[in-house]
Amino acid sequence: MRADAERSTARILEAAETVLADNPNASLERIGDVAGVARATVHRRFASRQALLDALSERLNDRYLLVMEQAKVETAPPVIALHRASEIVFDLKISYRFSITLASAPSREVQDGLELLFTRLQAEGAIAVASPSWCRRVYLALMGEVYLLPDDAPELADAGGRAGLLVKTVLGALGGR
Amino acid sequence: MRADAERSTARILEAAETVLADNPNASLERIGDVAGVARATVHRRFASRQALLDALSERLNDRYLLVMEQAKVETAPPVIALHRASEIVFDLKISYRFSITLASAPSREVQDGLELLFTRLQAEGAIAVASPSWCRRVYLALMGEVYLLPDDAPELADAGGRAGLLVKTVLGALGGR
DNA sequence: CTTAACTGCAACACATGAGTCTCGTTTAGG
DNA sequence: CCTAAACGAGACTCATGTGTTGCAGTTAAG
Repeated sequence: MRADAERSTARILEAAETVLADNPNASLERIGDVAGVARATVHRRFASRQALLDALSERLNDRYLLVMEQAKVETAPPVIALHRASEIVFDLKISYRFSITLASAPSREVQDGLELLFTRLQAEGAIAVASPSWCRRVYLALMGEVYLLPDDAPELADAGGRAGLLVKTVLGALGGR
Repeated sequence: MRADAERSTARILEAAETVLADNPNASLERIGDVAGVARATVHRRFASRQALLDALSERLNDRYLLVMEQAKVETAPPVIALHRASEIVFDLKISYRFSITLASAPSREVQDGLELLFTRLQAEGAIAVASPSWCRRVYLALMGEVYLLPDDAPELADAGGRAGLLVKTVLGALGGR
């Protein structure tokens, strides 16, 4: 593939991410506009709307997998890993709303990583015993809320940023002392 | 308005509630089908799709206001009120997803009622100090998750039902001891 | 019973978005 | 410099959903 084609693909994906985060029903026309590309080009790179959505899901999922790795979810002290993972996600400015709005739920792999993390938190006594899937759901729901908080919210200052607030809140929610 | 017309309106609203909860982009045709009514009749009762959505929002809001009243949010011991309100909402089987999926956020009145409740919880020391709007957001987010839990989830048994789990989780999340 | 209201059905017009194609122009890269 | 690849622009088909209308049949209510 030629270099400019590759650039177009990247710009389309990026535009799709922001546009669809704002409105999951946005047209390909709109996505093309934001990407600075004709609608025909969107169709050239992605055979159908669904294909674009799939590519977007995969892209997001790859990022999440990278996050899990960077946060050392399997080896670092679990509270630290939880904080780190949260921090990275917020830094990535990943359009979180996209990943929940679309049917693109986190992949099995990402879910398993998260659930392992919560299992380790239980073993350490940082949270009460509960099914890992419930922990994961609570974590993601609270992440969504923290993500939407305005930058100047007092809670953020108190807890030392979004990651701090999220960790504090989720540990409390899951019965941590 | 004739009695059968009133019945139709009610059936349309009910169908819209369930159908749109499942898919916010469902067509009026689909809603009419579920209501057992021709699409034309939907248009006769509601001038436009937006008018139907507005009516639905108002309907939901009225129910929420009633819940606040029944739970004695302003006078009962706040933890009790929180539990009661949660219980009633779950009992109503209100399609919670609708009220968040659609732009139909809770009305100012309902929000104020909730925030008053959390202010009272703070005064009692049941939760840590935080902005009432943050408390409200956390509560509603967790309500959404509890709502989606399958009936046989172990967390539900442990906490004594959905309302119990929600109260326990939200109090913990907001720093309750 | 009688009538006015309600309904179902079918036919419209209209808008929007997906997907395809052509053609003339620009650009990357050997 | 030359060519194949990529692009923009525009026209087109097709599908779906909204909103409207007319009409014949049904039902509520005085």
